[in-house]
Amino acid sequence: MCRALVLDLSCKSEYALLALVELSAHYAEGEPIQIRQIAAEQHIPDRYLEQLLAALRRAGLVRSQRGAKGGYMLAREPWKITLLDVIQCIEGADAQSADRAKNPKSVAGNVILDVWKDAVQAAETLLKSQTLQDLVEMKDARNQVEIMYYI
Amino acid sequence: MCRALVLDLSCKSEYALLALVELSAHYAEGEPIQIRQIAAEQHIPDRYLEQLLAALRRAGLVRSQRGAKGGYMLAREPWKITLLDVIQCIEGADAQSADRAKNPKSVAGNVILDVWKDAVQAAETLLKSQTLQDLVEMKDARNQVEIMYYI
DNA sequence: GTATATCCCTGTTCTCCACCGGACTTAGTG
DNA sequence: CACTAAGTCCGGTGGAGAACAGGGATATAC
Repeated sequence: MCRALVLDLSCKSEYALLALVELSAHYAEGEPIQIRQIAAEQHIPDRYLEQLLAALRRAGLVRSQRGAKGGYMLAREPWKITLLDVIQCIEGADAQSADRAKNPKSVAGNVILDVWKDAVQAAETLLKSQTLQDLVEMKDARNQVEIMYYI
Repeated sequence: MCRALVLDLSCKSEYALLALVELSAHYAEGEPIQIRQIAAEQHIPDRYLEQLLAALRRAGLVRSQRGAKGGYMLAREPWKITLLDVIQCIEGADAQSADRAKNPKSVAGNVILDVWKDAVQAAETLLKSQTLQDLVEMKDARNQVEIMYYI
């Protein structure tokens, strides 16, 4: 049977988020960024990152430009992309996980499922409230702190 | 690097919860219940359930009695076992998943990890507030509703 | 037309989940 | 005491997905 209602930060999601933070940081420049560059900056295997960006593109979160001087850029402003958008797109690629989660064969099963859904929704609400822009700002704030240690 | 913080209701956890609800419902009787009986009642493969109950026993959530007329019973009162207790014991069997989840190699990685931890904690707080006793009561309430439909 | 990118399709390795079987141990019953 | 009903321990299997790697096709700037 194997129903699964998963809330899980895998490498996959983390890689995707790192890449999108990188794209967000350079969003204002308006020029595409190459996979290689992102991979080097965030220490992600480039061949793997390519697949993740492809999924993000199909989901409409990023746009790509082929050919020389090509690369990737955000499809919309970084404050209009929530963390939930990213994770759902990456993790729920098959996406039927939620669909086939609906034949508990006992009353107890239904009760458990309901409680679990509440818990997942609590987490999702929090992830929905944070955008890529927020991540970039938090990152910059921490970098600032690190620099101050040098003075 | 791989895998940081997971919050996931798999078959495994669901089976365990179903079994514990069953044990909770018969807690007052004070007699052990057999694997076979639980498995039949909740439609769980018995050989698999055996392994789950073994894990719950090692975690101190249930007690077992061997031999004829043996079986399993809760180690403490059903209102003193939270859903988080169960899921952490089942899902975190390897348990190092949280331990080795802490060497993000960039500032961005740290920021992502922190936000994720907040989200997980939101869900855990909710799971911590519900006990096995609560599940049993919710189940009974629903059974009552079903009976009323027959009248 | 060549260098530089993405696009797409196909493995490969590895781990974990869900589950099965068999041998051993313990405890009640006659 | 033997028998039997239960849990306990050990291992194995099949499938799925995660985390990659390779190769060739395609599009674009210069």
